[in-house]
Amino acid sequence: MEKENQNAILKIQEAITRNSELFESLAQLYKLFGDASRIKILVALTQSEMCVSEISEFLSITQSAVSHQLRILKSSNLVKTRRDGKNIYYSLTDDHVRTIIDCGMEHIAE
Amino acid sequence: MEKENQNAILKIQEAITRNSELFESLAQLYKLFGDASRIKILVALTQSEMCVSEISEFLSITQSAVSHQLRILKSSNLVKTRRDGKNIYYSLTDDHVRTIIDCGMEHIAE
DNA sequence: TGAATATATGAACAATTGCTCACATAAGGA
DNA sequence: TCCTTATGTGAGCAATTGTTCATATATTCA
Repeated sequence: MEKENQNAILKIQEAITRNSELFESLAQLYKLFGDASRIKILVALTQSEMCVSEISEFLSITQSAVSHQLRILKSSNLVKTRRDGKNIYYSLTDDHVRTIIDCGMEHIAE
Repeated sequence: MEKENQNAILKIQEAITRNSELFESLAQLYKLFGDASRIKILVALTQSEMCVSEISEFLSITQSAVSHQLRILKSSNLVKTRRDGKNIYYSLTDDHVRTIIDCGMEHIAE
């Protein structure tokens, strides 16, 4: 009984070690949601596409900072862009972001 | 039409500003999942309770580092402890962690 | 073409983070 | 009681991060 339990633990450890890279990318994904500015940007984009100036209006950070964050989100494929004249509109690439945010929200709600 | 859209954006911005603290805690929550060591710990605990030495066995970090991470997870109420003799067993406080991890996994799976 | 507006980018910096090392605390067994 | 094993903790440090500032690029309009 005790030995069976030990075996179970060993299997779990092995599975995690074997899939180490998977969990690294999972952590990398969550890191993107782990910043207040970025999460606010993402939440905004769940509601509507927005251009950089619109985003920097309500976050209390500079346009430059917003651009930097958007670049991170874009290179991670969470958002995509569309140019309209001088403006560049950002939107979510798919619905996963919405799902992940909702998921976290449920935890916060307790 | 253009003006209606502007109003919609304004409402979104206001809603986010108004709930700023909520999104700060949401970011704080995701930050916990944004580290490879912590995520591996959490994934392990979705399978079985484990004591510190068992965890530090398969992560390639010291027991001390594991203790530090577990303290963070515990103070954030993601895990709870149970003492059995010299060992302290860690387990998930509830099923939210599992749900959140699954949610991210689905995104990774593409 | 030149000015104005929107966005991107690189350098620099303070703050945060995750780790190790050394040591403290706690429990069990000789 | 003393030794051993398991875990917790604080200091220190290198790496990463999020921001600002200055400047570059791109588009529109006069």
